[in-house]
Amino acid sequence: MPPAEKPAAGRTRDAARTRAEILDVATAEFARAGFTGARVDEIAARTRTTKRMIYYYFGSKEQLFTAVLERAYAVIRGAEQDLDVEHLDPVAAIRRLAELTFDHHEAHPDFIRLVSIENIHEAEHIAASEKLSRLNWPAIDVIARILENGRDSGAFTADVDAVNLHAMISSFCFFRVANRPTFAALFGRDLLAAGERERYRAMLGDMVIGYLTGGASSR
Amino acid sequence: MPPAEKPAAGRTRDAARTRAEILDVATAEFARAGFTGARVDEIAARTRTTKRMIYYYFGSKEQLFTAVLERAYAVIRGAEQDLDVEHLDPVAAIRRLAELTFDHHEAHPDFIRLVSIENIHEAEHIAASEKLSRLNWPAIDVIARILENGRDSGAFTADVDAVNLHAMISSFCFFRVANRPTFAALFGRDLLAAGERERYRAMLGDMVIGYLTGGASSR
DNA sequence: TGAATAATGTACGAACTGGTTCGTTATGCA
DNA sequence: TGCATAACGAACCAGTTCGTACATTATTCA
Repeated sequence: MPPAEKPAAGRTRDAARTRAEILDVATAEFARAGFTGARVDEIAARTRTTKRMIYYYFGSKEQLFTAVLERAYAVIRGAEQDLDVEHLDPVAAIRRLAELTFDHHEAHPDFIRLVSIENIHEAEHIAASEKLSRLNWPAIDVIARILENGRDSGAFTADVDAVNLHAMISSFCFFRVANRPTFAALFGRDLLAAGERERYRAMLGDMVIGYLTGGASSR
Repeated sequence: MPPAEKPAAGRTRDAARTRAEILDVATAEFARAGFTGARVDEIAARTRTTKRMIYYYFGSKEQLFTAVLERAYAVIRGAEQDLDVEHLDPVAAIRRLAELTFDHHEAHPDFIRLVSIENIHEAEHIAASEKLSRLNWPAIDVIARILENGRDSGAFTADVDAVNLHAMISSFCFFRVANRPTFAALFGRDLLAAGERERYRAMLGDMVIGYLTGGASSR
């Protein structure tokens, strides 16, 4: 997506460009059909290069999928990075953060599909990637600090840690995108309908704030 | 699982038994490897019958998967059926219903995987099944009645309908099972750890009740 | 300029996979 | 008892799929 990586090395013989193009196409193909369903020949065909290059750069279908995952995660980590919500009051900060997650999931359905696929495969590619098995904590750290502020000020009463709150927020956002097809087929409701977007967004925020501030009665 | 379907017709030549056995093995295989990843030969091998029988009874891999889905949904619908929570007060009833969903998802990880897989395939098998595209509303109806009671009594303040509340409850339960591998790989936390089970169960209940009863501030 | 090497394309093959053909055996019923 | 038919099995096939061997062209740097 950036205009040009290098000073445009000729036009043919551009390694970085070929590599990136393969990754783009592979992302779409894996998201479309799953790991086993994806066809290497199909990826090659939609590239302006050949299957040979895929193996030249990535070695195997498996490693290609891992590279796709790595890049996809890198993108979202970038987005999570530049949210400065710590100047807001805790309640507003958490709501803002939830909305950011909401927006991001909605904007990147392919990423959600890749994660679903990776879960089917027991996260073995993530486990095999050094890049991915570390660096995922910045988002968690932000939550942790907001949570601490909120507890100090007395606004938050619930007993959660940052990782579990992250799970709660993600679950709603993830479900909405990942389970859209079956939910629509079973209940006739499109969770991604444009007209209902604000409703779900508010629902998420109310849910999280309700949980954090609620007196959680009757148990 | 029932002792015998028919008066045990001989031992060989038992159509119902063969059919059921194929479905059992197919469920496990599809859940393990996804639709495309599942191997018909592998299913046949783990059965005491042959691949020929799979095509004899089900016609195609696709129809077999549909049959697997149909049976899996039938099982959970059965469980949802016999919950009588309408005599409880609305708050307790919703919490009970959420816990039931929680328990059920946890107890049937294969079902969750099948649904994930079906979502990757855009729910095309559900759409193609007459059985599945109807009958899924009993659970929704129960929620709707509880919701009405709660709103009448003033206990519930949130403006949701039954389908969306169902989505909220499901999202948390579903995520916990479906995303366990990636979540563990990225954050080192096992969402299904036995020791934390009660924590998550309470978290879900508090979340839903907090949402329904909370004054949802700051927006 | 002239290698050394990075990048690329073509054609191919071995293994696998969903699905079928052909034939056999048990079973219920007249 | 005998026959129609449901239930079953072994071998096979055509198409596909990941991956590679071999050949070629551009680029870089001494």
